[in-house]
Amino acid sequence: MKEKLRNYLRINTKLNDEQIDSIASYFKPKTIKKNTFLLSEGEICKELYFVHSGCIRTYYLTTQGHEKTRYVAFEGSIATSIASFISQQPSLELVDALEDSVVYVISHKDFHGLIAELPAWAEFYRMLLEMAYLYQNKKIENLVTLSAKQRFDKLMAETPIYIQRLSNRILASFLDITQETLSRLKSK
Amino acid sequence: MKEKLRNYLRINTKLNDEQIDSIASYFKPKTIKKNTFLLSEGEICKELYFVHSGCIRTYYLTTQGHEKTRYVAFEGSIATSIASFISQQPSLELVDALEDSVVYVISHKDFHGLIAELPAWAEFYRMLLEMAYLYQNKKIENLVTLSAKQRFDKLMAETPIYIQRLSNRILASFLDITQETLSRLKSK
DNA sequence: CCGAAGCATTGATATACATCAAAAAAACTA
DNA sequence: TAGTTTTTTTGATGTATATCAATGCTTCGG
Repeated sequence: MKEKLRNYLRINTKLNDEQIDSIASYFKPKTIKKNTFLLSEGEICKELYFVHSGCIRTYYLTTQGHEKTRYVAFEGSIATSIASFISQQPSLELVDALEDSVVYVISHKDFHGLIAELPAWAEFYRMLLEMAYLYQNKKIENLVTLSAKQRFDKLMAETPIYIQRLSNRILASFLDITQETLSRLKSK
Repeated sequence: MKEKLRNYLRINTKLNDEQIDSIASYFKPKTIKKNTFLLSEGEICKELYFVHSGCIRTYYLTTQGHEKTRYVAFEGSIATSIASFISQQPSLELVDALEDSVVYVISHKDFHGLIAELPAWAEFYRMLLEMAYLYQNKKIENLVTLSAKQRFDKLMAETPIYIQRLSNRILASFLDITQETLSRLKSK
């Protein structure tokens, strides 16, 4: 059952098999139904998730109540409100499930305990931060240098899974446009 | 002369005085004139800077040739194209001096050598990545949830130094609006 | 399998902000 | 210090995208 998680760790860390088994034991399975929350606005993020199946997203709410999706994690990747997980301050990001999902949860406490204990885990965290930074950087780059149409086309070319698997409503909020605009964009 | 750098390390790391001296010796002084480049588009970023005096910025160029400022580092802070420094891929970001400046330079090679050698330096790098992530995250948050006026007002309230010290042209590109819009915003 | 709720599409209109243009002010520089 | 370049301001106009509204289409719980 935890084979997918173990495999992820095997590929993305320098941990040996014994260490991987030990770390995997800190991750506890959790089932979440579609449209339910892993983190609400204002909560402090105390957990990090490995998505075993389904789909978890992280998003903001504008003052007008519009959703702005920052990140979507499909099976085999990591999800959380990284900002709040880092700062341990109340989160402006919400985390919810877009499909019925199974995740493996590690607590903030265990996560940081492992950093102090295992250099290879500290190195993994560093790599995670680097990847997260690169992702955010690209997101800003796209927002400030491309038009709505260009952002859509680029997503289509580079990671079509988002377009295939997300509803128009979510996809639009991910591209920072409205449903209506996306609908018009698609029919061109 | 390197006292400002040493002090920065004293405050932001867990290094002892001896380690700080040793690390400071890897940083070499460099003088850059206003409007000259530390990194051009397409170059791989091989250096990280501590700004001793003056002002260094990081920005993108859109396909139409417009500048979009991502970050401005005043004296006492760190500057570089973090993305390219991490990935060692050609940079889409340019780095230049907005004022005559003095920086202390550490090479990518030395920087990573120190990570392997000194756990406290690895920890500092982790902290740097965390801060950089939080900064980028807030930038996205502001871009997608606030209007031009709201972004300006927020900057004014939180970090007025940008408004005091940057020209309207740079400030506008930092807020992701045009000079003209900024000028109108200010007179309200 | 039905009905309600959410989702997608299309059209008409509104708006925040960009673009273009020109003059005034400020900042370099020879 | 004059002269050139760069920056700022102001006005007129343009445009990408949002908003509002109506209709048809899915989906899913009962």
